[in-house]
Amino acid sequence: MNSAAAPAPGPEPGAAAEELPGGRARPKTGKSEQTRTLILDTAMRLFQERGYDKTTMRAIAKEAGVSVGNAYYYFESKEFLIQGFYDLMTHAHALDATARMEGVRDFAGRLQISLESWLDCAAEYHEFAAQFFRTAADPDSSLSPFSNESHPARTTAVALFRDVLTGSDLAPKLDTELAELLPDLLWLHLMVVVLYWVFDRTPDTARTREFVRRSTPFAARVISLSRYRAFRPLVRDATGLIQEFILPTIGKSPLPSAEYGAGRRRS
Amino acid sequence: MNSAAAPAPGPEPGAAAEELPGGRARPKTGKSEQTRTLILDTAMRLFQERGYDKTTMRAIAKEAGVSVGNAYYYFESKEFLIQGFYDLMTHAHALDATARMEGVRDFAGRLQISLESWLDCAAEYHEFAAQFFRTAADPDSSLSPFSNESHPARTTAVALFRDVLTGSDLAPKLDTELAELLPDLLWLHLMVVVLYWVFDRTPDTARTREFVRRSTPFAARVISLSRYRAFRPLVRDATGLIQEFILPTIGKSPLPSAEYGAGRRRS
DNA sequence: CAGCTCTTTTGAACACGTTCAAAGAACGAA
DNA sequence: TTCGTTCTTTGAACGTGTTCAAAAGAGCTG
Repeated sequence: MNSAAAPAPGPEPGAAAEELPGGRARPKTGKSEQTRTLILDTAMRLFQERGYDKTTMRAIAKEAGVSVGNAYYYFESKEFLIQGFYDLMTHAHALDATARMEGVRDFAGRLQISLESWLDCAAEYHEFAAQFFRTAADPDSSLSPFSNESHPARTTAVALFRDVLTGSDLAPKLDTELAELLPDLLWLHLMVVVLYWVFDRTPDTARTREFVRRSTPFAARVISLSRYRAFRPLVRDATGLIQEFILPTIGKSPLPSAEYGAGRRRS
Repeated sequence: MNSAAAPAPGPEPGAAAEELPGGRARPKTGKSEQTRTLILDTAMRLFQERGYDKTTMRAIAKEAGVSVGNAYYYFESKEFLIQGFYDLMTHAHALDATARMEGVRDFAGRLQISLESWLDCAAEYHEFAAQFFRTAADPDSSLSPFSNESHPARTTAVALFRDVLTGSDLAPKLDTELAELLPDLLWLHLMVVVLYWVFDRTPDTARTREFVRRSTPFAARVISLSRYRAFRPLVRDATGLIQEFILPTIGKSPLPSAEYGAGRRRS
């Protein structure tokens, strides 16, 4: 949280290491990256097996066959071990959803598939994710889904929802302004579903699945109706609100403000 | 989080002590309640002065002139010290907002006043609340705003928003179903504002205030328009979604489900 | 090989939230 | 008073996430 600008021992060793979009990162030493991966994989496995809180850093280190200090050499804190998981799942989700949407052109259908895909990808981590969520809710944490720093994961997710839209029969009917907004809004829809999911204690998160089945046609309807005359002024107001207050907050267009500048806080 | 069913030393000493709706709790010993209050007040003061994380239980105990163990005798954990704060602020907000709405009959105006009142009441706790928020996001925590256990605070808040509505010129124009839903929805509106506020780093949370100024007329407009023919089917769908999926989640009408029963998890 | 620099690894030590057996206080009954 | 019971208080001790000075490698130049 604090001490973000701590004097890193090595020159930013692993955590921020480029995982080039191409796929393979340059191996540099190879050994280093190997240790980092070993620690991360071990941590993920233990998180899944025992839950986040019950997995101690000592246990991770022991299981991975390294020292505690070494884990901290590669990961700034226990929280940072989650970031890897987050990125991983976002990628898996994007791939899975894209594959499952293949051939479906109905917008509501595509949206529903992509959300259900997320639920399936995340299913095995439900217990663990609930605890992770608490961490993500910290505004000071770089894990926050709204944090502007890092998180290419959000970009990946938004790109998926752009595909949900552009691959649908609804896309050509919308005006460009709304079409520009929608991917981010659909991502917000996912965030709401995630919130619902985190609190959902029904077996197999059945209730969240029901919620998805019901809310996607509704969303599709709202978007579809927004084209009609009667709704224009309302839509105009809504888009204004979103563009000015929501998107800047989630790291879109850093907002032309001069007045709300730089509010650097904390020492 | 775990060990919720720990063998309490005393018979549920302070944390869950009846604060009878009447007002004054029965003093029993008097001394006990006094110690409890002392610890709570000290904690609140230190939280406000140094922030939640930087205030240690040892510091609270020392400052209050008791032992660490004693603090744990009255409060199950550090988190539980916050509950008192939460309840307190909710009450203060309800009183302040009600007073400030006096004489105003315009719905958007009343809504705006009540939200701005919250921002004012919470202002001095902004830093502290951000950290508190992380805790509240834990579904397993009783501090979660959605938790069904305890939290008369939510009831108080919803009652305030019911007053926002019924005291306005809009109230008589709405059908009863919608009027029944609205207090909870307006409370959700507050939750969104709180979310925005927690992440807001502008000086004096100016951006959140702007957000409130813009979003309240919009909300009023949406509600107002919902009466017209063209919007009926949409409104019907929306209310259905809300009644079935949102309200039950926030502790309203425990949901007639048999199928999603009881999902007791964790040991 | 020696010497140097940079990266990687170690594990003891620190501060924290929390627990618990034991001690003390309060108070009524005998 | 003296005992017995219950409520209250204590502080050492445990397990945790995290830090840090120091050691060990790794790769280089001479």
